[in-house]
Amino acid sequence: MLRLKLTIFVLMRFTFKKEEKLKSKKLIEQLFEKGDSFTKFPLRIKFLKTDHHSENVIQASFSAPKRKFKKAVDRNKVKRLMREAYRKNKHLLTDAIKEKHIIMFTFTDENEHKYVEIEEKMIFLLKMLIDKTKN
RNA sequence: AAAGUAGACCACCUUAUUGCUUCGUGAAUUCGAAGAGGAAAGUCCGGACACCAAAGAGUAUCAUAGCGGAUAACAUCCGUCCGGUGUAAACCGAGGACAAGUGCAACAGAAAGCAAGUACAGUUAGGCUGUAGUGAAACCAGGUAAACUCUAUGAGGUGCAAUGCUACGUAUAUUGAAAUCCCGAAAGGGUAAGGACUACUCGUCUAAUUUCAAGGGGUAAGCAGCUAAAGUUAUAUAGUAAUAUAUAAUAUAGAUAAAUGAUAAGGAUUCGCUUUUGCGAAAACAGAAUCCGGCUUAUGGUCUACUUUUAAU
RNA sequence: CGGGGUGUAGCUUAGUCCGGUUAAAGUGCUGGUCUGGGGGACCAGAGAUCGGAGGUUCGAAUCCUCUCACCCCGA
Repeated sequence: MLRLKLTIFVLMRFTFKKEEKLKSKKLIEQLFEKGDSFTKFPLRIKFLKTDHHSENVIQASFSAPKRKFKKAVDRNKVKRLMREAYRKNKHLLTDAIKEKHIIMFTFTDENEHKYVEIEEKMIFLLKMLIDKTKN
């Protein structure tokens, strides 16, 4: 009942608050050491099933490498676009996955992409992630 | 009209839907308010602030350099002299001293120092004087200080990852090395080897534990510092000006794997096509991180004043 | 946020402190000789406006200022 309520709420309001953000340095280190990853150009996803302390099921984070984007403006923009795409489509994950996970998205191309394209790829990635966690 | 010089201003706007951060209200997933820059950048100067015991003296080191002023301070700004660049408007200048000492000077040249000396001319016994030639510089108190140095002035060091508090953590753990004075029963007093304060010296503090080295683990969390400030604008007065004083108005970013976004519609600007209507495209440089004053670099556009050239009157 | 370092032939380095006449070396490259050919050895040659732009100086890879790129360190 509670879960159903939560799901309805998430469907109705596409939020992405501070608490859902992956911020712990230790968890991130763990993620990069042990996490699995796969790519759908230009996005790359890295995920790991761990027992973090947050109330939310999934903690997510976004990164744009400094080598590809030299200017801080561009890095910010790419991260914002990715975050927006995730925010709108994360209900796919929260419906399907029950165990706690941490996720990191990385942008792999050097050029900027339009929002529509990023959202398309994001949906594809999230569906793929769901399949993998089931197996 | 073209080219140039100087200065000032702007940095797309509005609405809707939907998110993020902070604050207030509230007790919930609500309502309201606010939310990047002229350079936020480079970190090149100068401060504020914090800690280092007190923030002291000298030396070393570093910086600055006509003269006068402004300022919290500065390598900034204003005025002015001199020198240089440019037809000009205007711009640029580390612009003190080689008459204290030391060093350096390729090639050329007789000679780049403290000792020598070429050619010619004048006078001619010698010598002296002048000129020529080489060179960036040639006998003159030579050139060179973005060479050492000297003179004057200034600067203690480290930086918000400063610093304080809370939580977690057997936590001044453990191991090794060094030092561990004198009086006294004790309390306490004296001294300062060692240690601390900084690169060194002086000076100061410190005596029952202290210092140095090795080294495993935990958290890498929260709060304060944290944003109202040498602020901006207007007027008046003083001053050539920078600026100062007075009065009035205006004041609201504070994130921390790091908020300030996405989508849609309309309008304005510029460019291209087109007779117009219209259609299509573009919109620079760039993202706060303790806060201010500058400098430097990147960069789209508008306006004003001035200079030169050409054309017309 | 703060602090420090490096840019020189295609590559790896000298020279920079203390300015000087034609920027040195190894390796790689090109050509030739030795060999039937290859490898190898030997001989010869090309290749740099010293990361970029200004300044000081008679003269700058070297001194000074600004700037670009890359790298390292710091609770």
